[in-house]
Amino acid sequence: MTARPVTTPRKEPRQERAKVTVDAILSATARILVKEGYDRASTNRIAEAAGVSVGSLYQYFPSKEALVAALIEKHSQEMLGTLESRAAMHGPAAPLRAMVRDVVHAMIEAHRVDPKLHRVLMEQVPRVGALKRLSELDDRALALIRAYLELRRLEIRPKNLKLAAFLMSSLVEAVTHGAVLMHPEYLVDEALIDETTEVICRYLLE
Amino acid sequence: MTARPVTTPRKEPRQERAKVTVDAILSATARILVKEGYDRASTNRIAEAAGVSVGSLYQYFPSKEALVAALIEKHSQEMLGTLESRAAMHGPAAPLRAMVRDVVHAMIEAHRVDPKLHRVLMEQVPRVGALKRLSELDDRALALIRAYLELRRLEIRPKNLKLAAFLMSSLVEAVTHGAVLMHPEYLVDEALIDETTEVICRYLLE
DNA sequence: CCAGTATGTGAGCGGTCACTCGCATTCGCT
DNA sequence: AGCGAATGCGAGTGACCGCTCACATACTGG
Repeated sequence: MTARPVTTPRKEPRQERAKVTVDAILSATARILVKEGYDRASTNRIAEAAGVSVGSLYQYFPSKEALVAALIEKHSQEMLGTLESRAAMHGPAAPLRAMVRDVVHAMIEAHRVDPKLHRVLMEQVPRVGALKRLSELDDRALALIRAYLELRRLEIRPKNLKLAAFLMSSLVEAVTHGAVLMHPEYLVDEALIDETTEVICRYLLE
Repeated sequence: MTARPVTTPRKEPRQERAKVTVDAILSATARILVKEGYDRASTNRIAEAAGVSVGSLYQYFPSKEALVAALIEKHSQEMLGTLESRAAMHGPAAPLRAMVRDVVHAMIEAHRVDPKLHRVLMEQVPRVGALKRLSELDDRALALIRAYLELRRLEIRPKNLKLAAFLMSSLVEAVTHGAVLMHPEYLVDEALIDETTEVICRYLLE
């Protein structure tokens, strides 16, 4: 039974060249994960693709899992970031429909950047012990949605706002993932955004 | 470059004891996958858990991937089966809301049986080359939903029935998966079924 | 009861993998 | 210049993996 290595960084890069190394490792990890899949993405291969030695890799990441965990963290932060900035952009008085549409659009857009990477990362979430951290971020996203719904409580039909927030976030995630996986043609289709917005608004309003 | 082994069975079991062996292997695979995850579920371990030798395993499954593919096939068939039987149960004249609720309920129920296995299997879909076969089944499910919508065309608001079917199937899958993964407490909650039904009906009707 | 086939066995092969460690190089600082 | 710390290196290690094959055992039809 090998002691499970931890997924926190082993050492922070202090000099500039070390930061370059870390960046190279992370972006190589993303490249290799997309091209080879998790199993075939060996640390040796990643190091080679990054133009560094395995030893350097293990100076900054204590395990292969830590590498993937770092990528997951980064991407999730970005997702949450766009969600937060969109929410801030539309003030609390902005029309609900416009707000919803914009968030849906932003989410689909975020997935379009590198859908395959997003997929591989999501697949590894449970394996990598990022689950706790991830559902932390997920909870923040849910809380954000819920706070927004709370603000509009009077215009909104459903009473269980927690459940409503869960449904909405699930819906958006599902639609984008489903589109990426099974029907990429929808990704460039305005109709997908429109209809998803419609589903949500019809559920929320009246 | 090792030639990728195919995922179709190598040999059909002819005698009764062979069928028992195959069953033991499949159920052991499920058990080990859930307990250990894909990576640590080695064929040696699976064979041991099944009480057979590796050799026997490889008589019926040409590769580790074939094992997982067989499980994916079985589970997908079961899903599609329940969907089809529910659709048949309610005749074409049954109230739409009741029908939707029943399907949602059946899907959540189907996931409740062994959510962790379902998760592991879904994760392996791309790795295992089951994608084509899987999206075949997925297409059949979509076609089923769409045919139903077609039947009710006059009562239904959205015009793009294909997109509507995609949205609905994504929604149900997302909600069940999201509930399994992040919020198991919802799984035993009638409200989840009610609200999911509500989302769908509000989108479809009027 | 026997021949032939289906089924079952498990040691072992070739290979890959995650990861370590002793050492070389470069940097920051005085 | 010079020295300690930071960074980078990559051959090597032990473990495990998927899978094969030479062989043993159980069944089936005649």
